[in-house]
Amino acid sequence: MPATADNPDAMFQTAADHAYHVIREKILSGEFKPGQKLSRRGMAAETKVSVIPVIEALHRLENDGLVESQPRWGSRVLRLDDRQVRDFTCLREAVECQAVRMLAGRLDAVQENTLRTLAAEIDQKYMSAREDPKLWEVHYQFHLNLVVYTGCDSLVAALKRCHLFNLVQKATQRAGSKTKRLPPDWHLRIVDALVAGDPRRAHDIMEGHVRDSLDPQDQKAAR
Amino acid sequence: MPATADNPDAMFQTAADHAYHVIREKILSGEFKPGQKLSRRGMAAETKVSVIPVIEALHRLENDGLVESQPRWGSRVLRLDDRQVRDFTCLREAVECQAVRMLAGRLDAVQENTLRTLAAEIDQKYMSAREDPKLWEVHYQFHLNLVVYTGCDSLVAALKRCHLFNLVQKATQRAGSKTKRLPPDWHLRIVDALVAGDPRRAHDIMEGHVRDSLDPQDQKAAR
DNA sequence: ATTTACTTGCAGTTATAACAGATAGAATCC
DNA sequence: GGATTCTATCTGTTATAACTGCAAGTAAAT
Repeated sequence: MPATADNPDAMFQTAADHAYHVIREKILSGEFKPGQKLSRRGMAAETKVSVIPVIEALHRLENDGLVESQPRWGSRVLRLDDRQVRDFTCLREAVECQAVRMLAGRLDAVQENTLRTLAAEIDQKYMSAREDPKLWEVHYQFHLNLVVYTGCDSLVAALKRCHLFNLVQKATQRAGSKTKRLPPDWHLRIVDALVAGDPRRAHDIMEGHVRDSLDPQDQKAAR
Repeated sequence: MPATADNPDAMFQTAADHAYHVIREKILSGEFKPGQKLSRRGMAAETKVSVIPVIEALHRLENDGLVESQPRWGSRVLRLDDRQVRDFTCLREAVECQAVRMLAGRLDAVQENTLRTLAAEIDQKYMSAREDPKLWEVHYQFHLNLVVYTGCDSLVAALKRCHLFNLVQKATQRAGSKTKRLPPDWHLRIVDALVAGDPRRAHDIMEGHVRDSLDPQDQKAAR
């Protein structure tokens, strides 16, 4: 199904792209709930394409970490349990701590400036009373940039997986349970530690940061 | 193509499994060289299955990290360049350092015993004059167990990707260029540090270990 | 000789249809 | 009534064949 005038959603190149984006959007919007079975024919009907592009789309989603499959059984939306929360927290800690160790004392001027601007915006938004929907977007931008600056694609890919998991979590679970108080320089201190240049100190600060950013009920699950 | 008597290789359940294992083996054996184009019809002819299971197989290989694809272009065997070496070294350092930080002071008796046995075997094999082909197998077992003991599947998956990359490297590049001298307790000291229980010290030892295990020419590439 | 247009073949993409395994419900037998 | 078996249907799996875009090679025209 190439792009046609009567199907504006199909502006993507291939039918597989179309199915991929449709299914992904329905997962991230919460319409497809975690653990739900995604049958190939069902998805084909849902996305108005044939089975084969659906298979391709499901594979890409599995590669993204949004769906999990078993041979001879099918695919389902990624399940969210305590084990997964702990799992992705470990991975995020591994990736981000590695990133700050690599970057300590190596940021160039523009990188430092970018991070500092983002950190200031996050900390300010976080301290303000009302919820800013852009907060988590900027927050992700900050952490993503941090890892991108390492130049290590594997680390970036791993962090993106963690982020997708968080998106699924936010899409399905309780909204706005965050009453935890965090220091006003929650993110700026990370930038300061990076500029200071001591990898161990930067590591310690980031490690604490990642563990602090867990919701209290998840913190217990993470041990 | 289900399993048939005249095709013992097809003992796997599905045709996609068959194609997956055949292509994977040819990559790991060096028959398909890094960067080589893998056309779908070509692979179909090579594995005696149709195009669709080949697509499935290529996707799984891409998920493993052995193959990289571009839309509307096709798939190729993972390329090996200095950037990739540096990339996977970073990832491995991130994963293994995280693992020892998590495990420091938390190993149970059987885990400690298993690791200590493997470490002793590695160090002894490494010090012996002649090359033991099982050395790298045991070496991988040691590091894999270490990460498995964290109970974090994401870390395990990441380490497996690094290992696959190493296998491709070994399959294609120079063999036996390792004349570097390493301390005789190269691995036992890791176990000792884990048992001692200080996460920072375990981290430092593992960090040095990962960086030491690079070939000298790659060490320059890793900066 | 160079450039341009056409042809041809290859590779990715996808629809259709048929095959196979699993599951649930009904029917049958003890 | 309970257990077993049989069947209907759903779903994963795959072969075939056709469509599309791209690139290289060739022939013709300037």
